[in-house]
Amino acid sequence: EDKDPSCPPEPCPNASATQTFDWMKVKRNPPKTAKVSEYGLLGQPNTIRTNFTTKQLTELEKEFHFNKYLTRARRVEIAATLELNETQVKIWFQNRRMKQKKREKEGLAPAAASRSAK
Amino acid sequence: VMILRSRFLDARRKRRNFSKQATEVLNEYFYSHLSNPYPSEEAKEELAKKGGITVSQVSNWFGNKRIRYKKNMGKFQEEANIYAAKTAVDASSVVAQGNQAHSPSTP
DNA sequence: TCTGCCGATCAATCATAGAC
DNA sequence: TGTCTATGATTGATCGGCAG
Repeated sequence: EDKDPSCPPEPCPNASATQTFDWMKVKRNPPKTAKVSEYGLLGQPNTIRTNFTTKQLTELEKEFHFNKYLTRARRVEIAATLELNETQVKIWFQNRRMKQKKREKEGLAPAAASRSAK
Repeated sequence: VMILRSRFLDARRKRRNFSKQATEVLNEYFYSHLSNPYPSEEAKEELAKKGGITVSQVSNWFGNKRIRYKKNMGKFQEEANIYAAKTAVDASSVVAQGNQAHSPSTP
């Protein structure tokens, strides 16, 4: 897995070109979307990005237009209906709200840009 | 197969490469701040203006650049040297300095 | 102390532009 | 004309900080 083209063992003593800063070493923990139920063991949990189906996305989108924020009860309902974790539903709404905000911002920026004379 | 990944062939379709000018500005910042290539919101706006792109595009560019750079540092060495020579200002030792604004352009 | 949200970012992937 | 690489955008999920 590890591929260190530069200097594998020790820190590069002679940084001829560029050094390796901390941000280059940042590693994210794998998703814990584990769904204990299936794949008993061996089956690596969901160490990968979940791909929501079109149906799930359609339902989530519908719910979002109805309510930007979910109540605990509603979240449980949706999660059960769409066969997703409560966390996944929670995160989806969170990301969706950010997306909404970003779009509104982008949509107004152009108009404001042309408005500011220089 | 399938999975109807076609996703309505949503956005990200007709992609436009950035202008030489934009890429130049972005790379200059990236390599002159290689120790911490995380521009502040203000810096992003500045870069966006200079490159003629949006702030979101600046964010996307840095996100992609950082990931791809660390994924294969060797592949960017040459590019790094080019921009390193092109700029002098570096902050390999500086720590979060509230650099006084250059008072960009007059609003 | 614990949970949800925000803002920023990561990391994998999509789809296209460009090189060959 | 088809294949491989470079690159901008999208997005499920993580990280740190803040509020209740």
